[in-house]
Order: sequence, then C-alpha cells, then structure tokens
Amino acid sequence: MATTTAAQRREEARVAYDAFLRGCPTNQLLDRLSDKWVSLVVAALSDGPRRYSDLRRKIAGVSPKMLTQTLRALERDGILSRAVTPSVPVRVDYELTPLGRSLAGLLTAVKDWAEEHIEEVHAARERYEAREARAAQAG
Amino acid sequence: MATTTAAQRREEARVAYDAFLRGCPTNQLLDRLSDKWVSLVVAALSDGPRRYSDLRRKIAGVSPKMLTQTLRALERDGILSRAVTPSVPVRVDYELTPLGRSLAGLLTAVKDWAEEHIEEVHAARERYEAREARAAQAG
DNA sequence: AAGAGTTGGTATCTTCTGGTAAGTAGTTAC
DNA sequence: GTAACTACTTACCAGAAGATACCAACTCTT
Repeated sequence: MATTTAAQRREEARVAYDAFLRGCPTNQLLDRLSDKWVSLVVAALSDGPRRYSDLRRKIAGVSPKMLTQTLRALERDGILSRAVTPSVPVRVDYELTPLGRSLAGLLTAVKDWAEEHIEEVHAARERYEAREARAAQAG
Repeated sequence: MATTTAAQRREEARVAYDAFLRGCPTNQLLDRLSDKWVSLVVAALSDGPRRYSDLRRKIAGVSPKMLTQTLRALERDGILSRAVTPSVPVRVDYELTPLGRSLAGLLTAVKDWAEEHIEEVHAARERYEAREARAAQAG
C-alpha cells in the first residue's frame, strides 16, 4: 500500500500546481523565471522589440552564450518571439508576446524594487557586519 | 543650487542605480532576488513567521545547506529576522521585516503567475518542439 | 583586392554553484 | 547506552555558469 500512496501523492501534486512542491512543473517554471538574465532580458524588452546586439549592449555583462541561452529558453516558453529578417547582414528581432508582457510588469517591479531599496539593504548589511564583528569579539 | 523636486531626486537615483549595469550594487541585489529559493522562502514567510524545520517541510526539495544559506543572506540584507529561543531543543523563528514584506508581494506575484500560466507555457513548449521537429525534417 | 567592421551567433575552457550525504552539539527520553 | 530532536555544518563532486576565442557571410573602406 505504501507504494500506491506515494505514487498517488505525486500525481496529486502534479495536478495541484503548487510551486512549493519539488518536481512540479510550476516549480520548474519558477526556477526559470528566477534568473538574473531572464529578469533583465524581459525588462529590456518591456518597452519594445530589440535586436540581439542591442540587448547585448543594453544588458551590460551578459555573455553571448548566456544571452542566446536565455533568449532561446524564453522563446520556447512562449514569452518572447524571434523574428529573422534575411537581410545583409541578417537581422534578428526579439519581442515580448502577450504572455511575456503579462510577466514583464512583475519582473520590472522586482527590478525597480531592487533599485529603490538598495540603500536600505546596504544599511542592513552594515548593521549585520557590525553585529557579527561584535559577536566574534565577545565570543 | 536650484531646489530639486522629489521627482528629480528619484530620477537621479534611478540613473545612478541602474540594474542593467554590471557591477552596480543594484545589479547584485537583483541577482540575489532572482533566486528560486529566495522566492520560495519569502513566499513561505509571507503569511507569518515560521521555524527552520517548518520551512524545510513547506519548501519541498530544499537542502539544509541551501535553506541556511538563503536565510542567512536574506537576514544579512534585512529582508527577514532570525530569533533564537534557547529552549531545549533550540528553537529558531524566521520572520519577514517590513522591508521583506514590501518585497513579498512582488515575489509571490511571480510565483502566482507561474502557477496561473504554466499551462500556456506548456502549450508554447509543445508548439516549439513541433516546429523544431518540422525544421529538422525539412532541413 | 586586402583588410576592417557588422551581425548573430558557436566552441571551448575554467570557475563556481548547488545537491547529496554524512557529521556535529547539546539535551532529554527510553 | 543509545536513539531522537533541532538546527545546522562540512566534504565531495557533477553540472551549470561565465569568459574568451572563434566563425560565416556580407559590406564598406582604402
């Protein structure tokens, strides 16, 4: 009976779509979304389509490998579309789909939160370091 | 020196802390927030304080190493607080700070988005796979 | 006609991160 | 004496991320 119960629990978990459950497709999707490059790419595309090298310039520090990898994954998941114009040289435009635009608001909100609250976080870090130093001295 | 409006000061701050710039503190903070375990921990704490083993149970699949690492990082950044009760056995409670609560809404929104749109993403993936297969056959 | 520049990427190598599994401390119950 | 409980810590290793070099096709410059 134990085997059946475990299998049933797994099956129920898949149906429930709970991001807290390991192996749940939603958990995997959250993993994909929780990515620095994903946030930046989606934020960069949130005010209109951009070309590959345009994104490379906008998102400082992204390597071509990670940019391609991220763009491919997001295209696969229907969050952005890739349009190739066979001009010379070839031109590739990336644009958010409606699904992607519905996500963009959330991810740019997180990015904006980071920009707004960085000072508070910085202050908290200094308090933490100071506390750590005192604890090390005392202990 | 002309008086600067709040809007102007905000604009300056936004330019100074641009998450798109590599090495910028905001970029680093976004990197920290763009983490699967961070999203899940903050979401799990969004409806009240929880203990370590409570979080471990709630967030299926998290290893003690990553849970501790994530909690420490978030405590350091002032997003949650850690309260040790020296009972036997010892008891540790984690709770979101006001700063953490202001973030929780955003991160749970992303989590909820994942739960809501997983089917659309799944459908997009199947379309992508089918297109890929056709392209491989044609080419 | 040779060389530089542009675009949108691969290929390769190194570094680093995260999962697994085991161990630790301090106490208490059996 | 040993097992259990809580909240971790540590060692190890596969795999992912990141830096860097390179590529093909074409145009523009000299």
